[in-house]
Amino acid sequence: MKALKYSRQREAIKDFLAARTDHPTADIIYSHIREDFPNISLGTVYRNLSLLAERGEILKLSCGDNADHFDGCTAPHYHFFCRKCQSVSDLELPDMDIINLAASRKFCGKIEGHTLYFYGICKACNTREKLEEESFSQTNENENFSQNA
Amino acid sequence: MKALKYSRQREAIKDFLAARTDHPTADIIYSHIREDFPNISLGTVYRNLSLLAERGEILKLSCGDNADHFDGCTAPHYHFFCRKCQSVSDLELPDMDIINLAASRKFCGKIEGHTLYFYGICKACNTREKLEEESFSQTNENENFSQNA
DNA sequence: ATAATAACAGTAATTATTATCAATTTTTAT
DNA sequence: ATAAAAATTGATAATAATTACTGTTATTAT
Repeated sequence: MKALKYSRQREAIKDFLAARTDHPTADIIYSHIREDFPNISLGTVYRNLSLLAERGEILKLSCGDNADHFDGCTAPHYHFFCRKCQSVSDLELPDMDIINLAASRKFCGKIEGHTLYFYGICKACNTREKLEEESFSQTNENENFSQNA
Repeated sequence: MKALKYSRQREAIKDFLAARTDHPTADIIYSHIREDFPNISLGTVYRNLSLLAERGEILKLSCGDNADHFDGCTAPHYHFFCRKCQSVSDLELPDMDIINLAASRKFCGKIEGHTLYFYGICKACNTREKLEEESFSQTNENENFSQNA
């Protein structure tokens, strides 16, 4: 694999991702990089994200919300996708290669790895949901009180 | 969830998927259903695939090759994605909900499930690869022989 | 049988992403 | 330091997958 020629834009994209713990999409990255490089084009962002992912310097995450997300941290870990706010968060679990073994026993072919995403409700949405339930049941209590009165 | 009004097109799509073990994309499904319904439109295929998936009558698979695949079998099992021929095959492994438990211990939020895809080289591509290697080394032997002669 | 409405075909619009290309930036060789 | 070579860029066009819109047709309930 041939070395890449340096570019300020690519460096900025890499630094930007390294400084975040969320997992922005290409257009989010674009809108932020634009603050430092007002003339950068979206194509440049896409091209560099692909190059960096290809070389394993960042991770490309396809979690099924049909927009790729990118992760500046390449240490092995998994991801969680919130079905309410669509956010992607890290889940610090070591690589479970035992999963590959289980699959190998059932499959005729070469299993090289797996992609695993968890889904559900993130902490923030969970808290918000509970608050809404509370205020909803309070409303109901008031309604009942009015009817009874 | 309201009941759906019957439609021959939707029935045909469901039957088509039930009869296959591969996991076709919307446009593949479209091209086949067209043999029986020459006037069906691609939008109808997409709409019905979404409806059926929403109701759990089929599965929508997003395996990162940016075209959704569909599976007529909803019994719990996993999938394998061949990075060579991009085919998606079934992997009859029971649902490993132990994975969710491991994740729950490391995550503040509600984990409802996971999506897990295996990747590597499928049986067919693996065989083909070996054949090519063989014929390649034979070619080399011949070349060496010519040079030595 | 008829009215209400869900689903349809056809088509336009949207969204994410990739490709093209002349101009610029970075690297290499002098 | 300078010029030639090569990679990268910005701008824009093109593609691919999917969704939205609209007038017509099929299904269901009365």
